[in-house]
Amino acid sequence: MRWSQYFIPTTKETPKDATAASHVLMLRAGLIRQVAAGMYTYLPLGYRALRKVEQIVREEMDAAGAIELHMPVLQPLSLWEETGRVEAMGDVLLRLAGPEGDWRPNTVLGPTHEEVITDTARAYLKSYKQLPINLYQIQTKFRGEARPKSGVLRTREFLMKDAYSFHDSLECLHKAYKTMYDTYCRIFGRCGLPYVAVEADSGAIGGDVSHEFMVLTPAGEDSVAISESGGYAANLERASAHPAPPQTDEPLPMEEVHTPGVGRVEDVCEFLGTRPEQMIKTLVYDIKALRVVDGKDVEWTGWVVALVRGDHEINEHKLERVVREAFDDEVVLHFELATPDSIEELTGAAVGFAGPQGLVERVDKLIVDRDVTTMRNAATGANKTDYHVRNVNPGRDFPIEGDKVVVADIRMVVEGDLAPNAEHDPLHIRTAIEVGHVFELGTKYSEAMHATYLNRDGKPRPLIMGCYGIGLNRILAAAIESHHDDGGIIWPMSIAPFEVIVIALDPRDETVMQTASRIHDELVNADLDVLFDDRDERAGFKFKDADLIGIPLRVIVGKKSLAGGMVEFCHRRDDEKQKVTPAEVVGLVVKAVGEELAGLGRAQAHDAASVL
RNA sequence: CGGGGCGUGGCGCAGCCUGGCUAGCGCGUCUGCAUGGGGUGCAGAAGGUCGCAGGUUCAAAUCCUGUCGCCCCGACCA
Repeated sequence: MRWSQYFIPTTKETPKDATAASHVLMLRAGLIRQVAAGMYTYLPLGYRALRKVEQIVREEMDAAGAIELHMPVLQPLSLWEETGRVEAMGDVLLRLAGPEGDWRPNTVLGPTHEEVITDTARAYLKSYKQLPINLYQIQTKFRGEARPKSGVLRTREFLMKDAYSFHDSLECLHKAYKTMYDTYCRIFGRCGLPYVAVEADSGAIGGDVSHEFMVLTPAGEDSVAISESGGYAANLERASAHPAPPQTDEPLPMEEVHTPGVGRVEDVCEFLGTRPEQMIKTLVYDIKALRVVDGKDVEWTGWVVALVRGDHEINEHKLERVVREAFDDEVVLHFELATPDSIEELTGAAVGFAGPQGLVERVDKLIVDRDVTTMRNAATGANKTDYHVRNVNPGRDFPIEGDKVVVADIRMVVEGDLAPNAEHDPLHIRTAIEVGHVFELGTKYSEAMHATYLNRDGKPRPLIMGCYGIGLNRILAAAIESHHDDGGIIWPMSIAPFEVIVIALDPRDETVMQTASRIHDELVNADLDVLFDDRDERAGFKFKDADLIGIPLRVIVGKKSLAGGMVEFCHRRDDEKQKVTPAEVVGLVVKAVGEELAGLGRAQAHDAASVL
């Protein structure tokens, strides 16, 4: 491809609205153009890279035995009503506007395709003999994101590979899950991403087992905890740490202290001369739920109190999980940090003076963080405005067992905590981009949508499902986040829009142009993706552009070298120029491309520590 | 949705506070000449409803009101 005949609108200046490195470079290198918030045009260079990612994903999915199909973006609202996800998705689910009674208000733009695939499955997958099967598509998704950000990292329209597997047993699901997990490792490895697979929360999609594939970068929106050895890696939403060692001090008598106007943990510490890790934070939550009494739904409201150490933060994802489990046979409608009025009503004290003593009778659940149960002589609120107590001891001054008490891990892991299964393996917390997510869904969708097959005994059973997603646009952004320098992008060979760029430095020199042109043609004949910078520009300008768009290999044809019968060959990543003859350069390029692709293809599931 | 910031030729910005001349500057674009190994120099030129609507005023990019859009932080998020 001749640059002069192509369309690569590069810019020298940094676009004002971009902050993330990948966003800046994608704009500057002419890969994308923003059309509106969260909506982007992929310009030719960007689209080439995106298609390469797509092709890698397709090859690996096919190799794993998954079968490609194509589902509609337009979906009937009724399918979403079947699974109750119209409410669960909220504003994320985009609905068409139109007069009442028209088809439009009953149509949505698909944010994901569990409902549509399950609808297909229930129509055709009627026998265990058809199972297992894994169906996938590469399809545009639409989501009403409240706040698109960081270029293509979070958009309202994006390209996703979504796969759905169907099984007649959990064992079979586990097997498929493992296959997809390994396939994802191959895909991200081939794309040149320094990724890490972490244990994940399954969120609104549902299900139990789940892993996310993360690429560590400051531009990411997720936080992950990774142990130094790489033996443990989890999304911060679900990460847990080794329990704190039990304290062994002799319990002292509980003592009330007047602490006028001192409510915050730090202030109390200063006032009492203690440290946050010797305090107990008492957090009050309002809960509203439905319970079935005499066959009728009865709505009730109450309180849940959660205790964590003063130096710890509550992890609301974990807490909510524990709460839902604790109220297993009820439907939790509302669960939120209590209002000041509600806290006062429960504790009889102003906010900031709550303590666990004597509360258990008045609340519906007392949830005690594991690390609180082993504290000795702690300080906490006295349930009396302007008073705290010290020498509070779990088990003595408030219960850590019983009907209403749940002891669980509900705190946020912090930098330096030890990994849950190791004594000497500190955790590091990093931000990351989620590029893929695999779930074991189970029967959530098949039950809701009555998607059943007949087993060997001729009995109808709900299909057991797994689902597996990859954000293709994010792969591009993550690759750039991971591979760039001050000058621009440094593409991994596998997803580079072109594998090699031939630069004619003196385009008005006939010999230069002929040589460069011949090398270009030969490289094209060798089946490589070649960009030929034949523009009538000065050398520096072309070098800067080449750096910016980040084509991995570079052949430089200039008057000076050519006078000695040589051209130059170098890699974008190190810029170490090698003088070779025009005759041998083609072979060198072909070899370098092959080696680099092979290297990426060998990229294995590496351990998490390698990305720290 | 809450908080903050910003809308001025294709891009990046100044001017606005304190209203007033022909709305400036850099990049890019076009023409010519020179230059030709790391975003080249000189000369000339084209290109702007100052986001939009209303108001105040003799006069609005500038002041006021409303509205739309974009970015950042937070909430939310398969």
